[in-house]
Amino acid sequence: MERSQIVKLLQQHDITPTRQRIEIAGYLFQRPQHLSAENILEGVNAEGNRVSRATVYNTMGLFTDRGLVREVLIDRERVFYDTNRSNHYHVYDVDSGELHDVLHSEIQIASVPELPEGARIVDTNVILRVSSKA
Amino acid sequence: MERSQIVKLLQQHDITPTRQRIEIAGYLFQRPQHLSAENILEGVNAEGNRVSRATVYNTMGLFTDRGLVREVLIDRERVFYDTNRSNHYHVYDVDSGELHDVLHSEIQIASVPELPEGARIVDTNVILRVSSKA
DNA sequence: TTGGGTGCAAACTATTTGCATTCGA
DNA sequence: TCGAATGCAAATAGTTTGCACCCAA
Repeated sequence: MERSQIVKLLQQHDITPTRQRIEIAGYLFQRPQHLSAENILEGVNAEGNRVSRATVYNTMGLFTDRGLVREVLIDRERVFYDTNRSNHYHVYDVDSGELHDVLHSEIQIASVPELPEGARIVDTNVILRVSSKA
Repeated sequence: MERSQIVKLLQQHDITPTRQRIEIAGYLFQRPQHLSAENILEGVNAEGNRVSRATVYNTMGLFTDRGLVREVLIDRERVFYDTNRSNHYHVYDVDSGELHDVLHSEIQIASVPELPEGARIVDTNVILRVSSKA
């Protein structure tokens, strides 16, 4: 994604496009991926940029609030950020720790429970944990 | 659940029934609930027992491995242990932080993606995040 | 008796925070 | 210019670990 597109994307989400945010978004949206804060810090700075750890956390919190990325809580030790912005679910390989996307259309949730008056579903999270071991 | 039943339950899961494990299990399985390690530590000791924090963590790790409880990763700051041993899903109220069970039968997963050769589903995790705010 | 279990305190690590500095508009 | 954003270091908090002591079998 080129710089002007990134700036536009940030602005569409009411995010002031600072140098750091543009660099982080540029790194994130190269492709759909699942990244930890540390991954992002390393990845962005490996490209020759200079972004601090605190800014990575601030920015990812902001991006999450604004719906640019989704937090995936799979591993108790760190949060992963999912840069795949389309509707999808996850398959988590418990042996390798790998996390893969599953197209929304591949899992059919046929019925959903009744929710309290006025409540609405913000997010539907499906994680299949799989293993190849006996 | 009475003590002899708890001992039996632990033994069935290849867990040596020590005093601490019996007390923790007794506290956990009073009813289906979602508890953090801290909740468990406080709850068990409030009943006049004496179990250390390290033992709570050790024990919950063991109970999880042996399938007596399930970890629910919802909140980035702590792990919740789900003592409901029947098949079910979760509804998480993002406003209040409350976590509720949904009967397995209330959500129908109609189809599941193809998995790699030899892989099997260990666990199916569904969390609906709901909100009552506009 | 003895190997597994427990408790304590210290260590660890992801994340958050306070605050002075810098930047975008 | 000026409030928002950033960076650094210190603080926080859940969880893990090392190790001496204890207990279930």
